[in-house]
Amino acid sequence: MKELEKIYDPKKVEDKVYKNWLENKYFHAEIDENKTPYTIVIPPPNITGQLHMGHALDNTLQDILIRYKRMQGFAALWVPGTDHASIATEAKIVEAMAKEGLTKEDLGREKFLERAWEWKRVYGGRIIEQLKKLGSSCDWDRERFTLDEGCSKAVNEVFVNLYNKGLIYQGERIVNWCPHCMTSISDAEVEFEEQAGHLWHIKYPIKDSDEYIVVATTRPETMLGDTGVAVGVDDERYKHLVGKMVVLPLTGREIPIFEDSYVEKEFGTGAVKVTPAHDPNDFEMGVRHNLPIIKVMELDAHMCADTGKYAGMDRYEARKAIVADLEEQGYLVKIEDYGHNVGSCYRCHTTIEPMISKQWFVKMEPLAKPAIAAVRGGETKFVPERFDKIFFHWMENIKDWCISRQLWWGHRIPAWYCQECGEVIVAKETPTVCPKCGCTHLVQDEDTLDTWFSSALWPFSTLGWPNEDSEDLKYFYPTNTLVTGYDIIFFWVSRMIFSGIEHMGQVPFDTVFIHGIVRDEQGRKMSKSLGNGIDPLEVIDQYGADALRYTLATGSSAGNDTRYSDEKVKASRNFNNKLWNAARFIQMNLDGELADGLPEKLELEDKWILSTLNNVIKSATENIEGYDLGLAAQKANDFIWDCICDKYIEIVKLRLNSEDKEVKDNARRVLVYVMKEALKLLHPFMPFITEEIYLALPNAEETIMLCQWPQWKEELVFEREEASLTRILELAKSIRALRAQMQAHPSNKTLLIIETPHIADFEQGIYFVEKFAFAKEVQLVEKFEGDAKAYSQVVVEGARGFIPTGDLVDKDKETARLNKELAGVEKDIQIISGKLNNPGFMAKAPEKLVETEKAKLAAALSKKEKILESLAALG
RNA sequence: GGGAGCAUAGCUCAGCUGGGAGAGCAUCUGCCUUACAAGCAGAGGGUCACAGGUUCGAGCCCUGUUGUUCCCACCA
Repeated sequence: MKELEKIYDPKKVEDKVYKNWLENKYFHAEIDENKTPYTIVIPPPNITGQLHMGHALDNTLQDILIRYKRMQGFAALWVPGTDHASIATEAKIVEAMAKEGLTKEDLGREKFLERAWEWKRVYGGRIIEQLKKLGSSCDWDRERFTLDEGCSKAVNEVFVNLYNKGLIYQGERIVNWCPHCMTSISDAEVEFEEQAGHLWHIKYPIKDSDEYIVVATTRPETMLGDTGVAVGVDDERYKHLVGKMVVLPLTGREIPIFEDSYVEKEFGTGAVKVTPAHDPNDFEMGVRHNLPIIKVMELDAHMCADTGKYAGMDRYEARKAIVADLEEQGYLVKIEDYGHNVGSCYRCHTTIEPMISKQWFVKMEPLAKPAIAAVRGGETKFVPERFDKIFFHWMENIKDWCISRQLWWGHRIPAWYCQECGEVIVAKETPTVCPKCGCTHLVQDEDTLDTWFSSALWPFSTLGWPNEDSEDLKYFYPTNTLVTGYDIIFFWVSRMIFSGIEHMGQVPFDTVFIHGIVRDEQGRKMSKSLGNGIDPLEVIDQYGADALRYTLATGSSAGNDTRYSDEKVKASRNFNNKLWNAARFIQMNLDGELADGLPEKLELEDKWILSTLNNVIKSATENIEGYDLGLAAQKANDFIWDCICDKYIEIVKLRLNSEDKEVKDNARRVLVYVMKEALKLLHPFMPFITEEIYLALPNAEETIMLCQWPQWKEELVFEREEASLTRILELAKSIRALRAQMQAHPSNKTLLIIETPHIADFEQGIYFVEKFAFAKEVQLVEKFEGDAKAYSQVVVEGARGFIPTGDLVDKDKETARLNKELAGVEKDIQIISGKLNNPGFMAKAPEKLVETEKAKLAAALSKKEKILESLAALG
């Protein structure tokens, strides 16, 4: 057995322990028909950068669950992997290339992809190393990547299936276009933020008339593409103009005025300019009224070549120029300040430009319906439950999903176009001839798929799908718990649910365990721009992974955000150290061989600690089952610190110092047993230190990781002993408080007389009462008969303690203290008797409660009497 | 415009299906008691945001109010 050092140094332990776990393949899950599978698939971190606190939290929670289940004997599989993160990674690479003065086009697709794969090798690898630092017990033999061969196969399979079912289609639609990333993005990828803007009121003259109609717009630059003016239905102000033509300023083009229910009469002027090519609502109106579509802006958000003097201007330049021209020509009526929501790209925050473009879409309604039904039917439940509302709301209002991206890093769309006849061929494998005209002139679609298209398949693509014979798939699917933040319910969770149902016929997981985000000390979101991010690796370096994990696990509850602070980690680190020193103490008190398990003969304190442990095991296990992970960890902490360290160790020190080998060994055996059980309870939360200590204890198995999770045991229930020892400790505590108040030095030991009807119980504890109450002698009596004046007293339920006053006590302070206690107990009596005298309470409260209240009242009354006696004695 | 969360000790947060308010940190007072000063023993500190309601009984359930955070939404 190796000796433990005085201060716990995680650096010396963590890497070594992790390496050992890896070498022994403890993380590897085998298919075992005698076991029940328990599966978690990791939310694959993006390969764009490195692990942040959010990852640390997410993976800590997953590791807690998987370690817990593994110890319970499940075939526990945690599938790890990374996400290619198409748009984000491509942006990073482009950025890096820009520093070399290169563009994507300079390099060409092939060379660009080479760079991307190199990026993946470097950064993907780094992320994995970081996950390992955290202690994640992933099955690394099953590591996957969203762009690896298997996942790509799954993507093609899904694309073709959905296409053949008519659930994927190509269409010329208005989409969210990011002029910086130069790609379309889905609705979910647009972030709206309130921006200060203006509402420009512009006169549009009516043809062949002196009249004009005033429209209000936030985007005057799009007016060049107006193909109509819409007014509200039955708007008296404009009724006479409906059907007439307007002469569009600056262009002279004639466009119609029409009614549409979309227009709110109260807003602006009640008249809306309609630009179908550059606004989604206008596009809809255009469809309804058969308006032509005039594109005035290119994909890079510069004005089209045919916009005359505005050609080539950037959209904001054009806005200025057009407003200036309108003003000069007398068309501008007024400018109002106006705050409105502007959509921006979730990756680069460039303002989105709605554009008409030919893209691929997934038809969502038929996929959403069964997903909603599955969650409603409880096949998948959210923890906390309230998140199902968010899911339902999104799913019920979902629009078709734009899945094509004008990017190179990603799954290329498996569609080919016949250059001869225009036929579109969608196939899993690259086709060689056109099935329609037989020519071989086929060109693949240039676009790639939304990165979330492949993540949506993650729970089954990682298990081998579309290979139906995959043993892993049969055994481990559906998975059990998905652990993720509420911020990606739309992006990911929803899409996995409908994908699992559609392609596997089963929901991908039974529980979605949602957590919040990790904020900084002031409650701000950690972000690059604020520079307030905290690197988990630095924290691990300083305090150890266990301390970080414990902090994150106890500091967060399901669905809620949490604040990170150094102070919290320090407190966790201190707990590590406390545990470590308790282990050192045990080790120092061992001496060679020790019989395994509990001894036959158990003392009062043994029964107390075992019974308490039993309760902790039961409730902590229930907490984990209910996803209250923080509570469970807290209970293990309290048990170790309060019960083992502060009380039990102090009590058994006396036995450990005994000359009698059997007395010693019995105490050692209980101590080792209790410590091992506590370590197991704590292991999912603090895997490293618990393993290190466990292995240093006698009769340890080869790893704590695979020990059986502690069980509640009928034969270790000792309620009477628990109550009895609790009473003894209470009395000692009161004596200590009394002494503290009197500022008695620990070396100033006194006689202690205990008056109690439970003499037999106290006798068993007498040997440590001395120690806890700084007594040089303890006497047990049924009735105190000394001179009360000469003693100071404490009163607890079921016992009274007397210590000689001597020089210890200041009479005034003592009187004040007793009076305070008296007031306390009188208040108790008042409250309790209030209840017992309340006919409603007596009639309706449960009988058991009434009994306890009666017992409490009796105890309080007796206590009051004793205090009064004590006060009388003081004179 | 809809919807949700949060509001408990100076700070950060627990409080499970309603039965006399808790922890950690911070503060104050004693202790280097031979595992641990990253520790030990004590102490102070809360009309559980506000107002109603249900109940024998409310931090917990219901209604409303205020403050705060977030999500969703096509008002140009």
